[in-house]
Amino acid sequence: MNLLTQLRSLFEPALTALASDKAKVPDYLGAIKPSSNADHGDYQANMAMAMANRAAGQKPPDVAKAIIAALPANDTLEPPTVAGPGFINLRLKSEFLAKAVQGIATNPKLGVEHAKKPRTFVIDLSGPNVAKPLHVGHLRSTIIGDALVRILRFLGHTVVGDNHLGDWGTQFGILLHGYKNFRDDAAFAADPVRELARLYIHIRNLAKVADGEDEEGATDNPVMQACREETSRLHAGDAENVTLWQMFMPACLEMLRPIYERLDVRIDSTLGESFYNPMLPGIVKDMLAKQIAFESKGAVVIPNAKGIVPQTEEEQGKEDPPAIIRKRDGAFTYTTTDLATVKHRAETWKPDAMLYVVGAPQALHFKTIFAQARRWGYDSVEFQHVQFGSMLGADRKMFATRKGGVIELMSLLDDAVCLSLQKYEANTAERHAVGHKVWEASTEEKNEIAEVVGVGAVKYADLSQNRTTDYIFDIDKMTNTIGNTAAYMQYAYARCRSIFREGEIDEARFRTNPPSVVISHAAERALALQLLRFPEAVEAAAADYVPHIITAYLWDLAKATSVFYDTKECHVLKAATPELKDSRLLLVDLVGRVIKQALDLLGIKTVERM
RNA sequence: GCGCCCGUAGCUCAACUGGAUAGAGCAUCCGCCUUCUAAGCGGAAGCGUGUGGGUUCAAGUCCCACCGGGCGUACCA
Repeated sequence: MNLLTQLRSLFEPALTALASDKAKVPDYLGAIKPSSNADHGDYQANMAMAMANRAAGQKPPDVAKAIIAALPANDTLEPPTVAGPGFINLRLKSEFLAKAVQGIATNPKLGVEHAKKPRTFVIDLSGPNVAKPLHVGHLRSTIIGDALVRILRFLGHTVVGDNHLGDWGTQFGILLHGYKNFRDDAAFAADPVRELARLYIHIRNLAKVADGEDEEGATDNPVMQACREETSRLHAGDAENVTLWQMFMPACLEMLRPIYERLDVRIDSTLGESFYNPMLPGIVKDMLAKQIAFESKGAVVIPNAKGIVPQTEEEQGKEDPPAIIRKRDGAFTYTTTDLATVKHRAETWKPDAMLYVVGAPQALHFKTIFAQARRWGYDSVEFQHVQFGSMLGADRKMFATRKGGVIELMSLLDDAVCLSLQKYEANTAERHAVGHKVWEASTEEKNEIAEVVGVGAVKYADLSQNRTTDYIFDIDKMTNTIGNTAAYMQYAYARCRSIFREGEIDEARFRTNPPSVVISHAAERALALQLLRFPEAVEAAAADYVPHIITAYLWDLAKATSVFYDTKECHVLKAATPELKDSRLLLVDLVGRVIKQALDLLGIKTVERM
């Protein structure tokens, strides 16, 4: 049970007895939270101000005292104190912390419990357009989506990560046009992936579509016009184009594989627009039959509850936007495709929730989809648009271009890894210069470290942001070896492992038969408290789909670890007594396990030595 | 025009959903390597949250107005 839950259950009877309005007890319990300032204690309870009936002359500090007096006898807390306008400051007993820490050592989930009501989630993530190289724009969806998959699954939920591919759009027109007019047969036979990538870039260059610009933007362009015609023929079922499309698809999917592998993202289901395409007429027919959708000016639309149709000069309907599901020319919109996707996901996995990890600019679209899906009968499903801001370059401009070509995710990761290696070597050289002990890693070891640190840096930087605002992608900053970065956490982990290696100690004993924990120093206490907060962080991250809670937690834990490590009185291998040594080894092992586990929830790897 | 999002140290971001003196990292300055990796630790300086009102015992957080920025607004996904 996490610390917060324990504290709340301790307070509940007292609050129930004292509250004049029993219905507010859950709110009051919610007012127990970690202290904003560590000087005030470990946790604080802020309900006395709200509970005091001022009209009746009650003073919050008196209410606070009454609450404290009504708490049951326990060996969890030091005697609480009242401060300021009526805050109750809570400090956990060190003996309690010691015992609790010992308790999680044998727990493979390190104290994190499964959700009381496990749910089924479908998470829409990544969503690349195949046939194009994966670019940075897909990075956030992929990384955040993957982290949510891992976090929710760790809490015992059933999670399906579903990659909704753009495999039916204009980019295939580009490939078709390129293949028909510019292909190199020998090259295609030898390496279709490479040849298709070449053709794609070749056509874009021919059409003079600027880097980062969407092909759709280039309207009056003869090359793009030809491509669009190929797309239309494909959609109309033209035999040649369909055959070619089928031939291209494996190569297109093959382009994606290495990047997912490198990012260590495992996706459970991959279905594209082409998969849903045949279902679309049926969707429209069904909605017409159910009188959810109607014809309007030749198109098929779903009005909102007020009967408002899209783009009538009236208000648009904020909470309940109307939608178009078939265009005047008979083609379907992505709203239709997304509704088909909702139906398919609902029927296939029967999820309690569907999360869409998609950029913030599509907020209105998802509001629309969700409204129509509920109208259509999927009203018991929790729909969530887990949105995020756009990625900007260090110059605050849209991060999509770089001279010489479309910016690719792969080369970006290469850059991050390369920088990490440079920084690693610079650090090593500097330590040599000051005569510090240096571990001489082999070339292979250095490369492995750089890969883990570099890719981890990119992921960590992304996941440590909460805002839905735009996000500045600065590769130099994220590969920093100092501060709140992946490298810092990975280093803290490596130091933990280093102690066991130096002391030639087998950690197995600490996981099956943990020794007692002795808290003899503030640095040990801080570590114990941080270790016990892991479940709190995971649950909070899952509750609001915000992985950055976990990075914030990791930062606190790693920081406490560095302090402990640097505290001479807390030396592990040269501890004053065997009991202290065992106790500290247990703490160190747990810290390593929690860091590794927390990083794993974010999809970030560790190395044993760096 | 309408709608959504955002504005917090020089820079990049937090602030657990209304709680105490608004916190971190980077950059800057000072100090620490004969003991488990200095990719580390300790310290200093730096913001009162775009502006003006309002609600509240308490506002960065809620409400209103304005200023500035981004995005979206049937038939591109």
